[in-house]
Amino acid sequence: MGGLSIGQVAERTGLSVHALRFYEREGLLADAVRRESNGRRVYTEDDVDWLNMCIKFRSSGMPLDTIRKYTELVRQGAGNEADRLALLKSHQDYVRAQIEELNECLNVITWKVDFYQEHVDAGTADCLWATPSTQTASEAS
Amino acid sequence: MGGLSIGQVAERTGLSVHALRFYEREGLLADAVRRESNGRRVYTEDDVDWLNMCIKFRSSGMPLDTIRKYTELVRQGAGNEADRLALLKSHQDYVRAQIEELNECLNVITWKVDFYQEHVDAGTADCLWATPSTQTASEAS
DNA sequence: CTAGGTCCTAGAGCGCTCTCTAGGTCAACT
DNA sequence: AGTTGACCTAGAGAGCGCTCTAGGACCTAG
Repeated sequence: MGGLSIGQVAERTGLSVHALRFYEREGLLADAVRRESNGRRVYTEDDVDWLNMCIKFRSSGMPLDTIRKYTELVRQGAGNEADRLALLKSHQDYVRAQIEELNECLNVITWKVDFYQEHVDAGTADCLWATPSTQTASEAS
Repeated sequence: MGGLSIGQVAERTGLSVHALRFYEREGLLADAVRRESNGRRVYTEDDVDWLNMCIKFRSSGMPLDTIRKYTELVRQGAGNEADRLALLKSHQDYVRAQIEELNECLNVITWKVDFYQEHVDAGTADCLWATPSTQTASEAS
């Protein structure tokens, strides 16, 4: 393993090469990416690991800004572990809240799905309700 | 209960008056909002219920476009229940997938939180690791 | 009569996260 | 020599979901 090209990293992480360059510009990479003599980026496996963590952060709704802050803390080196912990904990809370909220939404949606499922199963699939007003009333509830 | 003003609806739903007008323009309301003689909107409790559902849809990641499609189906009246069901089911799947993804993220984050917690608890909070390289290695994993 | 508050429309602007373009370098194949 | 394909930079553009502004109407209390 003698370093990866941007294309290879894109393939492994699922990020586009554009996104990889963008993330770098935005300061989301813990280590400066090395370059070949011709200016091309050379990534290490550590870079890929770091990116995969960024992806987890992102897909759990952490803004790039916060990822950047975390990255800066790590770049500063030892001594700020409490700060990193605080940042991570706060995000942990946020993710938990998101999950809770999604579960509530899921309940509502499931209730509606079941409602429609029953009626679609029962009838032969159309004209189940007589009047538009009945319709709206059951919809809105 | 003789109808609600946009301000009252904003208060109850948590949406801004701007957002309420925006949603209406975007065709997210099942019934056309009535107007007073002077042109001001008059909402019913049903409108509020509908909006609350839209909010559930939105906060579980349904795009406005899809909410609009659903709204159109409901506006068309009885006969397309299977379509509505399909739309709702597909969103249900999406929400479940989101929850699953968030749980995965939460695991990773919790792992990191625990890692830092231990070390912050153990040391007196700084200089826990000797070298920046050790640092980065444990970070990247 | 005036000031304050709520409402109206139409449309511009914003924050975020990419995504894509233009214009170019470089190395390898045919 | 020419073509292909991966890469480079800087910066414009796009999609989404609001949010806000401008300019104005109307109502009520002081």
